[in-house]
Amino acid sequence: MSDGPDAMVRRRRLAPEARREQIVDAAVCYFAEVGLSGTTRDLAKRAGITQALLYQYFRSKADLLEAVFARVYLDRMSPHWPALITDRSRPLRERMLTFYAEYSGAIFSYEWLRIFMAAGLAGEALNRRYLDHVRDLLLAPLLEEIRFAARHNAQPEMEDLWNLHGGIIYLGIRRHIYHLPTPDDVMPVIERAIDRFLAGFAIGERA
Amino acid sequence: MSDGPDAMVRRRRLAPEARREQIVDAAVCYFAEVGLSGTTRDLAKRAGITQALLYQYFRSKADLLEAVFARVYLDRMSPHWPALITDRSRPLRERMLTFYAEYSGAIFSYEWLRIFMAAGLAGEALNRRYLDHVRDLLLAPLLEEIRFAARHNAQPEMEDLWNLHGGIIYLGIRRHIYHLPTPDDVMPVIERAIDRFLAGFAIGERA
DNA sequence: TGTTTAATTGGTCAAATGATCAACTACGGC
DNA sequence: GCCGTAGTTGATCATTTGACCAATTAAACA
Repeated sequence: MSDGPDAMVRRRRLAPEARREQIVDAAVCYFAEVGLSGTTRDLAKRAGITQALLYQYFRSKADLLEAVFARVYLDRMSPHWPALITDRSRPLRERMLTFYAEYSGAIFSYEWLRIFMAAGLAGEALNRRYLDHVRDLLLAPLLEEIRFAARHNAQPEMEDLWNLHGGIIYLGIRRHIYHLPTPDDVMPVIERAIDRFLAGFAIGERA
Repeated sequence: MSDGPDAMVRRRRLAPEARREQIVDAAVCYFAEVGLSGTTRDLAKRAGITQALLYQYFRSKADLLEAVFARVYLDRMSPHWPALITDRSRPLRERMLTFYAEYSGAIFSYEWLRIFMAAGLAGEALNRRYLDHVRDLLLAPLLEEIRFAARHNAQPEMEDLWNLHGGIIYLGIRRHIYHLPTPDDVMPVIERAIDRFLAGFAIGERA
């Protein structure tokens, strides 16, 4: 057992902010991997600190999980998406492609998808709040845009948009929840799905 | 505290088969609701038996979970689906509608979706096996059928079919994992999705 | 460099949990 | 009606786990 100079993991005192960040980072990674019922001890071991220290920064495990949720969800929702979606100076197809490129880039991560799904199973209210947000601020405006573009044809309903959305999200679920092989680049698949969707409402036939 | 004659819950001896069935039934319901990390004590309480009795029928909790998985998955996959999908005496659209009506009827259940998702998060190999099954026995033949029907047009890829499939499954996920409101009757949504899909490959324009 | 502050730790407690076992009792056979 | 088999139970053990606390020590400051 040679303790090289680098192997020395002496106790390091960090600024509270930095330490807290480090704990939340490790917690996001840990709980995404093992599920929300992972133990504080294992988490501490992985974070390279003692279990007791967790309780210096969080009152309880539930409190820590709150921080994990906040970290995972916050700032994944770009504030410029609503404006992007409703910007009629750009073709609708282009807006949708840009939006879903950015959206999938934001949430197709191992941590996000697994923690989101685990939170859903655990009955966390956060899921519903997040998806209400998606519906009200993203899909509802998008529906309006599509309806406007298809104003002389069949009109899509919100459920049709959820269907498009779900087909795209399912790519991430297959990859990160089920560990199934998926294309490295998801955009071609998403692009074809969007084109089929728009064509289904006779949009973009000649424009 | 009156112990009415009906309130008497004396120990009842059941045939081993029946008891085992009863335990698995209760376990499916229980673990679907609270997740795979639910406790054997709570499960026993809900099943109306003592915790020790569980270990008369199952060597361990993992063993019991195996039985739960088997119960949930077995016989959800109708053996006539492959034949239905490849039956070219019927129009492709009709086959797809029939298949997805039966498929969604089979798996859009609280227990199935939640246990399947929990198993995915827990890294159970079962998920991958099941989805390989779906791909090889259902989606691959279906892809062949669609390609044949679209043989003079653009050809879909397997990823396009996963996209269609995912959009449909997402309905169940929204309902049972996220507890979001969804249409009581899912078939109209599914029907429109299938029609958009087929139209995207110029199928059914005149046939 | 000595002092102070608070970040960090090892140790510990109480409750929860998977698993086991001897004892009890319901049911079928005589 | 009695008996033996086996289904069922309460009690218990060994770990695990969330949470806490006094003691320790690294960093900031004079």
